[in-house]
Amino acid sequence: MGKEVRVRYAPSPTGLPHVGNIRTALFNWLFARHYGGKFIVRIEDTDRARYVDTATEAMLDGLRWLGIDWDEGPQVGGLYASYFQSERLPLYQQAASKLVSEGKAYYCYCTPERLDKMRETQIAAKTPPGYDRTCRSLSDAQRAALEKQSLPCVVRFKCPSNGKTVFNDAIRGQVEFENALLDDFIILKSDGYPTYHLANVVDDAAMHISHVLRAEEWIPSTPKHILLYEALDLKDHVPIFAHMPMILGPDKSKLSKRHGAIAITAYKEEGYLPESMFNFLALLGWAYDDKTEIFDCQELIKYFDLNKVSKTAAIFNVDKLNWMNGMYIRSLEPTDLAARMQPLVEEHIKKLTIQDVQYLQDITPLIQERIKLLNKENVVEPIRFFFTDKLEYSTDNLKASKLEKEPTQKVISTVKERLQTLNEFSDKNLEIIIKPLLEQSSLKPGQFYGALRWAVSASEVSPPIYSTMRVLGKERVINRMQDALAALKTF
RNA sequence: GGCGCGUUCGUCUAGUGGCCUAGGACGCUGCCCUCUCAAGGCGGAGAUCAGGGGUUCGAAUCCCCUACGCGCUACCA
Repeated sequence: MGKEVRVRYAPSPTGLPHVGNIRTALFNWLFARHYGGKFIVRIEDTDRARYVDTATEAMLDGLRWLGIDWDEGPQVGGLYASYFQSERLPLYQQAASKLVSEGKAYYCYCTPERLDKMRETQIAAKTPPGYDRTCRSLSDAQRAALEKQSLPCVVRFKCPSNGKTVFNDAIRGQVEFENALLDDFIILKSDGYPTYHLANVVDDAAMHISHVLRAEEWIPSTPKHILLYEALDLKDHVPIFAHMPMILGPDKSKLSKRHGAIAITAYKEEGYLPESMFNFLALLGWAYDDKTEIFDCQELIKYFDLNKVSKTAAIFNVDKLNWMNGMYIRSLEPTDLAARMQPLVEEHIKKLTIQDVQYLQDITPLIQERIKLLNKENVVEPIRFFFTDKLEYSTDNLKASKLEKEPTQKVISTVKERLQTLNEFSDKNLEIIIKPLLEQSSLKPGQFYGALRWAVSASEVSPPIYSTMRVLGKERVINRMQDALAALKTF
């Protein structure tokens, strides 16, 4: 690689950042970090009609959440500021004027209404839709007359009517387009803002972008961009293009809002770990070998390679993401996990004291391997009983033991009696005390432990019973057994 | 319609001419472990490598055609 690697992520702030966009950002970032280059964020806010005020911040939040940092861009600035296209308008306008004065572009006065109508007729006649180039061949007199009326106008690029534009895609190899098939596309809109094509080329050149890694949907506009570089005498700045596969919805169409939860922020809220999201996204369209699935960030940087990016669009497989998230949760240090759970617990149960925090740390290993997502359902509900003083005992949550009232009573009271004499509640001690009682009881283990589980948690499921009792502690366990016995009498 | 890109288990993928009677992962499923729920361990089903022609001693891998999917075809990006 000759020159410095400089890549950019150039989102348009028109909505929430979805996983496809973020995956593009991720590949760019990985590529930059792999080669020790620069990762730049540039906000392409040239569409004032679709502009969404909060989108930029949401985008940056998404990147930060995943640990993707940028060397130049919003908030950090850089040598080529501004990194908001709306603040670089003069640059694009100059470029457009230059092209017009050199006869490589022209003003077009056609109204949107006429253009729409034209397109309709073209489609009806089954001819390729495209601008009919009316204004390209205006005489000087006609042009002067139009100008005098101060009509709104756009600038269109004069596409060559012959020859081919060829480029070598780093992922797909050589791609060719017939120039004659290209439209005289708009480069400057009537509101003075550039279109993507112009702004992109002007900025990529100005910012010395070396590689353009973007989604596959941009392949058809790449020849336009190359033609623009040439027309602007920026041939030396033409970057290496690499078009990455798209991420599809389950119906195999381009990912969009109608596919539901696709915004990166939604995954954050649903309780996915940024580490697993990062890992998962990296594997969507890229693979290192034939077996490795779990990679940390450093490994990803080390191994990332454009040659291994696939050409095929990928469907976002939530099942696999869920599995991976579980893998990451299980691999967390319990104290780390507890810290990540704490906000959820405080939101749904109560504000935690210092002692509670310690208690939570003790509880965490018991449910760690059962958590799929960091959300209320997965972390709060399963441990709620640890924090509840008065449990709600009912015949409903007693069903699992499949025991009648009498034997349940007997199990709880005998165990309670023995437990009162035990001072140190360790898993081992509890087993030594309780197991013989099971053997004497002639009950099935499921029934026996089910009764105890109910007494201690008022629930049909809980972590293993000895550990649960150990963490609850003697006082709580005895009290709960008393409460359970009292409740039983009323059934 | 035109142009472009793509096509290996349901899904994500490995595979760059012989190691492929196609490997891994998710999901599904059987068994084991087990006090519930998980987690874990060991198995299984699941891809005639889109189809058809070539090239070659030999093709998932190279070439051609066809089909299908997707994308682009906006004063959106």
